[in-house]
Amino acid sequence: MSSDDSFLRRAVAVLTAFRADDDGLGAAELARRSGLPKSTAHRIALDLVEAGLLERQGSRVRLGLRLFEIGQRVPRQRVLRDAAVPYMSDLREATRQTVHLAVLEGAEVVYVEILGSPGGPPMPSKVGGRLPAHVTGVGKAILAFSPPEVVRTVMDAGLVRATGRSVTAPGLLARELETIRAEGVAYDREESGNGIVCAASPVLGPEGEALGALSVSGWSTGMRLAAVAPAVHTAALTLSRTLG
Amino acid sequence: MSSDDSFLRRAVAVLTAFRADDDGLGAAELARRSGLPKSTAHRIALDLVEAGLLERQGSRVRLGLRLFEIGQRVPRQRVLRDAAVPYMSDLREATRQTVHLAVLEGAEVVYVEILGSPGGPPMPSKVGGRLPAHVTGVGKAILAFSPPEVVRTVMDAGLVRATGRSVTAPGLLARELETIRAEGVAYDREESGNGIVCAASPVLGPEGEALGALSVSGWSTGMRLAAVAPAVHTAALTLSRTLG
DNA sequence: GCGGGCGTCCCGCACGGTGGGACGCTTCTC
DNA sequence: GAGAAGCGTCCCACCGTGCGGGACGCCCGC
Repeated sequence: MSSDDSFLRRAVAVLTAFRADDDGLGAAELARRSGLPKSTAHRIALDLVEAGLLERQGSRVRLGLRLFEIGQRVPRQRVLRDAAVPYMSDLREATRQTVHLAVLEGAEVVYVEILGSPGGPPMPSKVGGRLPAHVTGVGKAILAFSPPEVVRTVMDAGLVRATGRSVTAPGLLARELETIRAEGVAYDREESGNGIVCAASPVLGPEGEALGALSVSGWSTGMRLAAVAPAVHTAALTLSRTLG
Repeated sequence: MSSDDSFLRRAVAVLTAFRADDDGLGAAELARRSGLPKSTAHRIALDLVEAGLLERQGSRVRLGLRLFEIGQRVPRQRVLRDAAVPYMSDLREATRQTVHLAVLEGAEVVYVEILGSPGGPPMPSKVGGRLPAHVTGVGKAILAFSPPEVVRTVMDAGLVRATGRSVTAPGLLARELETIRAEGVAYDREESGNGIVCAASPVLGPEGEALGALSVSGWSTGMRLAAVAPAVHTAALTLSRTLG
């Protein structure tokens, strides 16, 4: 984070200084978060406004709508999302639970689309948000069908704990990934959040590479994993075929 | 478009060279679309890769997932979308038609969320996409509750035609906006796309300013505007109240 | 009334962006 | 199979512009 060189890195540091539920930020706060000198952060913010990426609101500044428009064109999420949404909709209809679509980025998953269900548990996941791959169903489903160096990246990043049941031992995770590879379904039994369970299945591309994963999540007391697992698996297989 | 000054404007020109359904672009194509010299476009693209906004795929380059993450944090769409989705879902359930949520940006509307309906018509709208405000129901709904200078911006931009029924006369549009202001509902009778009709209602903030609009759209032959209008109006009023 | 934090702006120095052009490569066409 | 046309990549001498410490006036809370 701190003070990188190149103009663009600094500009990106200002953009990424905005967190998930910030509205407008001032120059001082921007400087603090980006690690840039105050006058530099301020000048870059004004440049970003002029470039159309940030918007002014009074003396503060916030992320501009143009960034949203550009973000919707990102191929990694767009092609997957457009193809997946109908199947996700069916999956929610059939299971009456919350449906997730996510992709892997480094050692974390990024949620691309979420179809919520009324009465479902509050999820730690948000569209555009990140969670460590190894504590989520979607993450483990993707990892099980990814090359060894990708799995290595995750383990090297450190298997941090989210709940008391999170898998934090590398050997244990490796064995679980083998089981997932054999079954085609990954499970999360209160490993990402207390009281929340989830069944996930990978979305595979033409060459068998993992593009992302689908999952169904709900209360541990109100959802039977054995019942939803075949549904998720089927939806993921069908979706994978349509991408071929 | 062509060759603006400042580094950031050039970088943004490269980012906006990517269109809605592009995947990867090469250096020459990037230079052509951004109006930059080839070697400049190429170098900036490499800088953007290093900054994490673009991703390499072979010798080509595409929009990176980080842009999607940042885009999801943009307040103008996030707060509106998060508050609106439950009501949009109810609206689709009740009407069995396609539901739109959009905001105004300059002389155009930007679609923030779309809940499609099976069997519905193919829409010219996409999430993150733009359409001229005056040819859409959501656009007219927002304009009717916006200050005069905003309406002026739209008229000055030129009232281009989308279909044979699009409103292109400034006086006619002004009169229609008055009717909308009185009724609280705007209509689009095949003005944006042939065979497509739509009823829309504005989402208003605490001071009565238009933050965006909700709409319900469907085939002109399969949807009765008089039946869906009260539903959209009610949903928009309820949503407006929750934002207060 | 006072102090701390804020947004804003200035300005001389030096550093890094600029882009025409060259190079080697692939892909068609004749 | 020769040629042309397009591509991605890289170099380098010039010069424009980003840099940030510091100063200023302001608003707020103690």
